[in-house]
Amino acid sequence: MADEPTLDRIDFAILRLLMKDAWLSNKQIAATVGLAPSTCHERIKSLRARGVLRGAHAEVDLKAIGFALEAVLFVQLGKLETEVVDNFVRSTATVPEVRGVFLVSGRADLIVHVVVRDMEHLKAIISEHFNRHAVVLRVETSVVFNRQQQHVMPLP
Amino acid sequence: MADEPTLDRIDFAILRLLMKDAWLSNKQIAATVGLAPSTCHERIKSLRARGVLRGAHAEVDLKAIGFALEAVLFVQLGKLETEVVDNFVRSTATVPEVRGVFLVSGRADLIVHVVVRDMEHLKAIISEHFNRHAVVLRVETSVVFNRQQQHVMPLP
DNA sequence: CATAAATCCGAAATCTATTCGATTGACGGT
DNA sequence: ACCGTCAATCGAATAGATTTCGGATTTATG
Repeated sequence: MADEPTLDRIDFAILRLLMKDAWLSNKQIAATVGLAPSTCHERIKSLRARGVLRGAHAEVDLKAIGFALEAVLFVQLGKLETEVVDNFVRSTATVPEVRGVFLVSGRADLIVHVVVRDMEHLKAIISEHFNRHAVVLRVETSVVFNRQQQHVMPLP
Repeated sequence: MADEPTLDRIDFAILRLLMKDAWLSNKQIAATVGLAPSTCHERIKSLRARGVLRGAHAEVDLKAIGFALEAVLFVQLGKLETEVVDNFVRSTATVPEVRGVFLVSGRADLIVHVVVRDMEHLKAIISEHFNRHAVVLRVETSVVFNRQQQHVMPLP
């Protein structure tokens, strides 16, 4: 099921460029990696078909659309039955204010990154979503002072 | 400094579409939101100029490029002098394997999401980057079993 | 209600994506 | 060493998109 696509130096170069800026034109990418536009286009199509390139997403200034507060929630779950946990994770991921859900080992079972308008909004989400499900034993909240996200390929 | 751009219903629709798929053509977006391509183009240009639209990034299957393990690091820092902390946060964000850095309130001071090849690689990063700086008091590591990220607008 | 400003449209011009046949080069089998 | 096969590459042609801009329409303002 998990293919092992063979990626060469040029594929990596293409992926690196698109991770930095998904709005680069095929022509620009081709010029940078040293291929003809048609060949580069075939490469990108192939990367998409093989599932290596999964899509692209615009980065939006959340403050500009009224979401000024971010928080990280550490959720401790009860009885860890796969069925129940998976359902709750899926349900959590569909909450619009949730940016990411991490199922992890360690002190917390779930780490949830949320973006909200204000403290009231945060309180509402915690009490209306998390404290409503029986699987949730406890929620610890951390306010995010500062965040930096990397959109580069993890290769030195 | 922080502008308060006035965004109408159509601007939100455009942003919502581009957050889901940054590869949508201007023509497609225009048709969906009910504008002429030229008008829609002007809107998008304006959103970019005002800093609401910050860019776009391709989503790459990290396993396909050899990064099979993800972890979340909870970093506790010592003496919280702005200067020293900021430098360390910046330095952490430039580590290629780091996907995101959150400066937070609560038990941990820093939450760091990393992607690595394997356990050895993880150990190397922790000992070579985190345990090398004097500001770091302690690092707690959580392995990520499962992750889901939302690329939708946080509006119901 | 009149004026100004912003928004919108449609057509033209420019540039790009996309397809396709032909060429090259690598590889394995004989 | 020879030949056949396959995959990758290119360049040119077509189809399609982006981008610009003058003028029309709508919206805000006094």
